[in-house]
Amino acid sequence: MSSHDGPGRPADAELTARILDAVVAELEDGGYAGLRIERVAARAGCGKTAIYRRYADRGVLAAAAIRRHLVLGEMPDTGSVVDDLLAHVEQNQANQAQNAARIGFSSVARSAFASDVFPHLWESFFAARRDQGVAILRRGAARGELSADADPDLILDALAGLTLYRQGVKGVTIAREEYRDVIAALLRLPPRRHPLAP
Amino acid sequence: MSSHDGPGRPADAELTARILDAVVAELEDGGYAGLRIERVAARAGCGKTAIYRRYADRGVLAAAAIRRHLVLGEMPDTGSVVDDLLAHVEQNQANQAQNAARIGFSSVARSAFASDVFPHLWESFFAARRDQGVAILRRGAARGELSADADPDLILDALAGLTLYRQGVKGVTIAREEYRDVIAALLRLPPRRHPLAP
DNA sequence: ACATTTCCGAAACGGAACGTACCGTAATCT
DNA sequence: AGATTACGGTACGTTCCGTTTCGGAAATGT
Repeated sequence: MSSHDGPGRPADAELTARILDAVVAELEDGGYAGLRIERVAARAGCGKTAIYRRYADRGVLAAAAIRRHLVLGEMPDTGSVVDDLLAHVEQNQANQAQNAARIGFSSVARSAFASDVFPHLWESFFAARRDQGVAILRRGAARGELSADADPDLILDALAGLTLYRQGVKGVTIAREEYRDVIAALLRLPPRRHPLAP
Repeated sequence: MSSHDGPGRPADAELTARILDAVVAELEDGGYAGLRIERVAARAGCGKTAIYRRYADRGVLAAAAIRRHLVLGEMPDTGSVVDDLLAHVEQNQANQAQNAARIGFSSVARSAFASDVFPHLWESFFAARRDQGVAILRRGAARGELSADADPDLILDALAGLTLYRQGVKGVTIAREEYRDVIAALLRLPPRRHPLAP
């Protein structure tokens, strides 16, 4: 990106590393919304110039820093799709160290909107919707359509997550048939397990 | 919030409505990250004072405006959990008009991070991860562990959404048993349907 | 009628942070 | 040696926030 290999003083690779480390550190407290370039420069011990010469704006800066701590793991091959997919998704959490979980996929949503607006909307609206969902599941369980020990949180979070990801991130609407199929699949989830003390 | 019911001039209710409508309009183009108070004031034909007297900051302002266009629908009661849940989730989309879909649940993720950082991360990392996931599913289908016509996008989006919602929005980690159960449930999804022309 | 309280628009303000431009210096290539 | 580029530091101009002040008007209570 900044290795011109031409004449002139080459970019300090160690400084680049220091900058990206500083971004990660700043990202851990404050998230992306609280990321301040001058604070990154101060922590990295350099001027803002050195940062803007490498990265066009906050977006690519943060992306570069996060990207550095994300490791595309080995392709799992256990012989079972379930185990392969399990290993696949769990690489999100235990990616490099415990760092990645805090700054990588998690930070995607811990943005300005999520921290500023979502709490208020949750109080005034989404909480009531969640209650409706729980009531629906409880009623269905009473009719024997799903296990009485089914975990409402898991089912409803999976539905909310799909909606959030498709509509919010990808900007695609979800067809009714897709919704119906996913719902039917989630209702077949086994009963809630109790990994901790009851 | 601004109905003191005491002496003195009461707040202009029609102005409040004009402000919230202006917020919605501004939110439609630009999203939350591009929401400017002064532009809202200009569109509503009032001063910033009138806005800040009603709402403490951008967060509650945007939340109030969005909340106004979200309708907590009737509690569905079709007699079937699947249909009830289907009606439940579809109220997200066809909420008030088509407005809600653009400014409500969708805007939650179309925040600063999602628009600034996510595209870069997608290019440099998530795309490769998605390819791995597709490969895993394809291999499993070749072994007959799931239908060859299964929709990889739906399965992987549901998993990504669950992760995003739990870790990003709720800040909760997902237990391995939960992941395993959800994966198993999603693999039982019926084959991809073709609602449009093939 | 009058005082009080609150609203309203307009304007100016201090502060924070952005991203840019310039400086003199240091490092590297031809 | 000379050209070229990176570096830290500093100073900018800009944007936007959220606050404050001001003059005037509207609603309420006595």
